[in-house]
Amino acid sequence: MTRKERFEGVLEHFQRNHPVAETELDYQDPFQLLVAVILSAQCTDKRVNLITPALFEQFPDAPSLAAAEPEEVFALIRSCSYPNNKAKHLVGMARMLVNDFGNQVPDSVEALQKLPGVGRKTANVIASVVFDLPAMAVDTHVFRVAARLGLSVGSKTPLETEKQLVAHIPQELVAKAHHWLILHGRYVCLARKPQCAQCPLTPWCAHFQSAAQTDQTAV
DNA sequence: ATCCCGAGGG
DNA sequence: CCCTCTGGAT
Repeated sequence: MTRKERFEGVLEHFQRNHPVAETELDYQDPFQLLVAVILSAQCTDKRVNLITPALFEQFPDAPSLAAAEPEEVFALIRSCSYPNNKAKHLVGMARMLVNDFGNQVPDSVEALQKLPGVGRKTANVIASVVFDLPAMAVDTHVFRVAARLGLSVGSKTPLETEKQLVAHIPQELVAKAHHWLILHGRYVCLARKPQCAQCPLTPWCAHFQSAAQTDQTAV
């Protein structure tokens, strides 16, 4: 099976069975999504959604967060990973939004990455979800799932996987494909124990097919 | 023990 | 390239 056929099979399956695919983070505007995505690093969406209501009640927008001290934010995000770093990033991000971007979330990956705490992955998420750009954010799930399925080949970095995926996915499907791969990684293609018995993508999966040749259980 | 929608710095 | 930051869940 060619890589092109893997892409077509996987994308067709998702389009038919999961026409709607969205982030599971709770937010009400671009600023809040930016905050939520920064908090989601090495932390589950569920835990982020648990703490953002209190955070957004106290700091609902960039100006209020810009006026805060990192220590105040730290107390509210304590249960997420890296609270010290994230508290500094969030306040710094809000201050740069207010001071340098006219309190508007920038609309390009390049500008977004200038914000403290915003790397390529977070910038791609905002570009895709908020501005509807064909940006593929490669997080731990996308990186792993793409490699297992055989959608990426020989990629050692998220950036390389991103390039390969964008090169093979129709522009209008890139944003959806991002969420499809995330959700598939979160609930089916688990990092430690992929649930191949429950997986609808095995007809196009490189990992499943190579495993089936050497091991009848094909886990 | 290993993983969760990473980023920044050396 | 590597390392560190760091808490919660399984």
